[in-house]
Amino acid sequence: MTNLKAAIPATQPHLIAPIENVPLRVQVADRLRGEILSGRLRPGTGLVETALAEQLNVSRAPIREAIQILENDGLVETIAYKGKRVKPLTAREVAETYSLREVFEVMAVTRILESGAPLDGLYQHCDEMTAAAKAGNYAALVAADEAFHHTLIRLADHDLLMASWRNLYMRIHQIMALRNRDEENLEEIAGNHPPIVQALADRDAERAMSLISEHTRILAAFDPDGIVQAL
Amino acid sequence: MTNLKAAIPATQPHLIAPIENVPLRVQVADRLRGEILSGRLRPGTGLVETALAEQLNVSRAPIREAIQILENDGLVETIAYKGKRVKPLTAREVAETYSLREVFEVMAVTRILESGAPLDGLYQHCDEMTAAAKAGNYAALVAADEAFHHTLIRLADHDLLMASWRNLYMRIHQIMALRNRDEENLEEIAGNHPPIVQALADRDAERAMSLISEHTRILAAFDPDGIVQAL
DNA sequence: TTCTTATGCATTGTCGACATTCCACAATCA
DNA sequence: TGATTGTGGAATGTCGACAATGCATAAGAA
Repeated sequence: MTNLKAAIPATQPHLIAPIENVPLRVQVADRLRGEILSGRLRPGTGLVETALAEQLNVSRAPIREAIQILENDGLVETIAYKGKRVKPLTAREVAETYSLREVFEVMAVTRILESGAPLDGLYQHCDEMTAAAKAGNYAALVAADEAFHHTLIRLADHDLLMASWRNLYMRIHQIMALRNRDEENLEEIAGNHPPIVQALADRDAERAMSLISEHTRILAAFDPDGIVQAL
Repeated sequence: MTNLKAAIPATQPHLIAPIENVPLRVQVADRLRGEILSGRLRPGTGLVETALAEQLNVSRAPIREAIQILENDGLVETIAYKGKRVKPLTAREVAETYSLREVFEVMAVTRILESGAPLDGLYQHCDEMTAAAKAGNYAALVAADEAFHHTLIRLADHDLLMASWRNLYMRIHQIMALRNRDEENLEEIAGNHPPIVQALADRDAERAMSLISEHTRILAAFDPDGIVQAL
């Protein structure tokens, strides 16, 4: 990891595009979160404050606060006076994550149908997913998938649901990054989404919810072996 | 607030019951959380690190970390270089809190009926609520109500659901504390619960879920005026 | 007066140093 | 040998001081 503070000179004059004044703890947290969610920092990896402070060239205070942010994201766990590490994933936690996501998305579908919100964006993200699947581009598929579900939740117009979903989806992001991507059928994943949109367009709550449930459960069942690490 | 560190002498010999070594940040966070959830620290109240540090006789570091914990609990918000305060409650947030709680509890009911878990404890908490309602003891009613719903969630055997529910219920706790308790019909609240247990005992998912929904919506509608504070 | 600019204050952000704790491992004794 | 005790290192926990920021308010010019 490269220096963080170097990017923000101490006495910078007001430029055209004034650099957002982001606290170091947030920069550090975003960076570490990215490392974890991308799978580069695997579950179980120890996080030593002094080492990180030296690597990132900041003091321990913002490191500590950043790690605490990640702890509250559920990505890191602390054992007092002993150490901090990337939270190991258990099979149970993976299953619970997906089952909760299912409930969130069913709630979103219910609210969307109740409010009659327009389905803007969903079609577009479906197309993106299909294209990514055909191109065999895993990263693009994941991004489009996230955009699709993010839009679905956004249409539910429920801030708390959105916040909870985002928190949950971080773990899903991590799980997907840790999976062996070769084992997944990209076309199938992409193909699961258009029927959901169609059911929403038809105002068919039952069908939409059952499709969502089925889709979620298929993804959850994709956990063959490697992800879960013993404590 | 009284001194925190005074309760834990620096060089205390090992006694029979060695005092749990709880980090100061956790002690501070628990204390402030209690103040907020009980309504003694009202939404909008400013939290100044230096003042708290002096009051509690600790340095600013644990205060900062404690406030960050509360921030991640959704109870406090920070504006960089400006200040921190107890997060104001909006009418929308109150409504969203209850609607999400409804979804959580419906999920719990579904899982309980699927797994056939025994309904231990629910009957007892119902009795406690009835007794508290008859005695006009609002605090006891709230405690029994929380115990009831906590048990309901616990029976669902879903750690992530439990964690999400606890986080959500904190806000409900706060809302209930801020309400004018005289306006509530204690007997009605207590009376809402036994039918839910009965429906569970009858394995009647539809009835249980609709009772839960109704109960939640009645509580949510209880927000007549006072709670929400303008920014 | 009225708008602009500067300056002081309150608050949070960051830092380096020291204190505390836990764990592992060696040293000691029965 | 086996258990107990002590000691050292590694990590987090806490502290006090200083830096950076934003806002309000006062000072000054048109």
